[in-house]
Amino acid sequence: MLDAAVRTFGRRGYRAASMEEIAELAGVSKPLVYLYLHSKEELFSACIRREAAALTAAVRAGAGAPGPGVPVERRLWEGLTAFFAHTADHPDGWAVLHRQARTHGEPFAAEVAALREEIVAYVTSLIGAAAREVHRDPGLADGDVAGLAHALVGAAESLADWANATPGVDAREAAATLMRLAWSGLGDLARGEGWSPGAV
Amino acid sequence: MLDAAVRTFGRRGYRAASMEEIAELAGVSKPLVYLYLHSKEELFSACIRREAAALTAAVRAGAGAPGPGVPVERRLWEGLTAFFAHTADHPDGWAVLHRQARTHGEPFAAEVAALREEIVAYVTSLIGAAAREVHRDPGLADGDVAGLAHALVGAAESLADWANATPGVDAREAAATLMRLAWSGLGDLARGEGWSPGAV
Amino acid sequence: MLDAAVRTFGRRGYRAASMEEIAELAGVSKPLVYLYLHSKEELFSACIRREAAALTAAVRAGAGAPGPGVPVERRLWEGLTAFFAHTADHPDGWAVLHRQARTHGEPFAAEVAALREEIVAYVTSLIGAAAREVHRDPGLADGDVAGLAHALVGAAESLADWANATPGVDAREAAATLMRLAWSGLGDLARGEGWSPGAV
Amino acid sequence: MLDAAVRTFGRRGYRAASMEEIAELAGVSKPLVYLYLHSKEELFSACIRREAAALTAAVRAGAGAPGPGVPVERRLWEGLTAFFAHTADHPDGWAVLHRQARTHGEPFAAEVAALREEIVAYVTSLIGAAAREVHRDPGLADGDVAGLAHALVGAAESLADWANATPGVDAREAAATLMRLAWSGLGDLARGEGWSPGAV
DNA sequence: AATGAATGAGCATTCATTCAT
DNA sequence: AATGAATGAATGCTCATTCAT
Repeated sequence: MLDAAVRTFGRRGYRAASMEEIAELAGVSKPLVYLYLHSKEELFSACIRREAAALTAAVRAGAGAPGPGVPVERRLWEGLTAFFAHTADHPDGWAVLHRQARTHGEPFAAEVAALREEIVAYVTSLIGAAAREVHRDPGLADGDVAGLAHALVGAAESLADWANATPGVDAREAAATLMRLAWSGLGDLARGEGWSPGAV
Repeated sequence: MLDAAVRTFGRRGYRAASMEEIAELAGVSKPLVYLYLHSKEELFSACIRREAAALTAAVRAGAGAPGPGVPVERRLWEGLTAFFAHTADHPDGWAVLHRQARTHGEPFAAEVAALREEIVAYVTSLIGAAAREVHRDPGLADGDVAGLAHALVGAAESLADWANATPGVDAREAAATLMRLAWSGLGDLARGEGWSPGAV
Repeated sequence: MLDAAVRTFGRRGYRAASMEEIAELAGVSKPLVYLYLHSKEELFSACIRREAAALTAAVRAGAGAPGPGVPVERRLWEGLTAFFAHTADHPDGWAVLHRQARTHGEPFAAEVAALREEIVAYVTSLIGAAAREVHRDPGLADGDVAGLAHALVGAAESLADWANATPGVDAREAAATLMRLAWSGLGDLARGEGWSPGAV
Repeated sequence: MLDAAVRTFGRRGYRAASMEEIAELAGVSKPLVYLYLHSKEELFSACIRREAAALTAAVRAGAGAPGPGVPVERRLWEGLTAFFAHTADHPDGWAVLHRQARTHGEPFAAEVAALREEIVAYVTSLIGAAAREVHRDPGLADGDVAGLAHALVGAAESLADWANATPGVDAREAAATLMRLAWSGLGDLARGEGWSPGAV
């Protein structure tokens, strides 16, 4: 039933999706949908939560647990690959999270913002760990890292759309593109040699 | 009248915005809106076009014209600053472009996709110019650059939202964050020294 | 201006015709139409009156004045021919009278009913005169004649539509058809030999 | 529900009738009307079809089946009586067919034109049968008969309105009027003695 | 004498939601 | 446990009509 909802919401959008269509696609009657998921809002929230959980689980599973012999570079790379693989495999869920949930008012925007913050926090911790690998006491302020994490997440989101729309670009390719763009800059920052506007 | 429409569409979304509300906010009657802007679809399209034009104009004006004494680094930095300044100054217009237009079906998605491609092409050309400054014959395939440009644009979009939502982060700060993340990696790529998955 | 109205009303119908379209077709502005013909209702009434007058004038002119040397048979025949010729030459006016005016409520139905009664009375007088030619004191009750006149008028209306829609049928042919159908019966009645249900 | 629609359409006309009024008269809510009859157009079409079927059924039932001992004169007379009785008993349905359907554009005009052609064909066949009763090989061209049938149908339509509007005129009286007018002429035609314009 | 500009009121249609069963 | 049947409320859109000029 949630499958049908995710598919319909992802393709039609929150407003354009009708409970009728969702119920029909799920092969049940409308009142049944209301029995389990008490309103359109709750149904959409449930979709968001399910897809958010699936996405974070996939990324965490990809990145793996921190450990002595596992460099952060590798964990980041694997996490990104898992992210792109998941979005490619669940285009409707990704559409719900990335496109629909953020555009239809507070109740949902908050839900997806929480997801985003969770991912940003995760990425932030990875960046911090990476920096500590390079330099015992890296000169990275918290505000700086938050911005970097947001930038990384946004870049990943955009690349996900691009990879899905571009034949021949798979998850590894997308992940490599993002690493090529950002890994070097992260290292500079950890060493305190990051770009600064002074030069220009 | 378009102002009212942009504001309403940006906050409510295409479907949830009613012509009634738009007209009321504009201080005119509904039929007048229809007299000038023929239908809800056309009205939304007009909003998209106006905001897209304003945004690209702001970015181009910020980046300035290419010239002998102007390093690309500086043009990129200024263009980004202009972008963040514009999105901060026009949050509803930015919401229409970034959030609403992409989520409400073909007619509008196509319109905003064209805008995005234009910006991506612009960024692509800047990256190419930057690479040529570093190395006469940089080893960057076209596909690589397209990916990089999409990543950069996505990072910028995400940072715009972050900057707008985070007190104390202004356009310069957001631009600096993106430069810090990406400039070093772009330089590596131009020199043929970019990150590669082989290591991990 | 009335021409434009008749044409539009005749083709679109009263409700579907918009004052905008009428004004545009007349080459003037809408307020001017309101200046001269103060509302849609009055405009439609004016159309009805004009077309009714034109039609009755044409029929009367065709039938000619009563006179010693003019048999009523001939006057009826010529009047019918004039009727069919007029309706063929003014299809929009005919549509206004025959189709539109009778279908859109009291104010107009009354107007066209008056026209119809006028024509019925005219035909009634012709039938009476014809009967008197055949028999000094014909046994025709007034009620009988009224019914006959209504039947004749209805037959003529229907034949007008048929003639207009059927290539190769002109006014004389339509008039001859009606005379063939009805002239004999009228003569019988005048002689007191009309059909009666007793037989069946 | 169709009853309410027929009544409203018959009295107000297609455009002036509102779905709201129809629903209210039917004692149900507007969405229910849409649930069963999908649109105003379909609803009107359904009315036309139902009333057309009822009318033709009544006429056919009245005229009865052809048979050896049944003269056509009688079948025509009975069919006409049935027609006038039906139109008197169903004034709104008759208004829908005779007045509204023909004035509101192609989809409906076509529907009622089909009905009319069916009736004209039926009358045509009766006329042919009557002629053959009178004369083995009657000299009636097809085009002639078509015109006669149209004239008869039009006369009947007009008499139906007249009978409904005139107190004291019932179905038998209306039918007799039409027979008196036309039966003699039909007989003449069958014998090849019909009226011709040569005389006048 | 003529109109550009504007609106109040109405209408077809849709959809989230609820009962009675 | 499940639904057929029904509706209140909202929305896009149109049009006869009127001023200010």
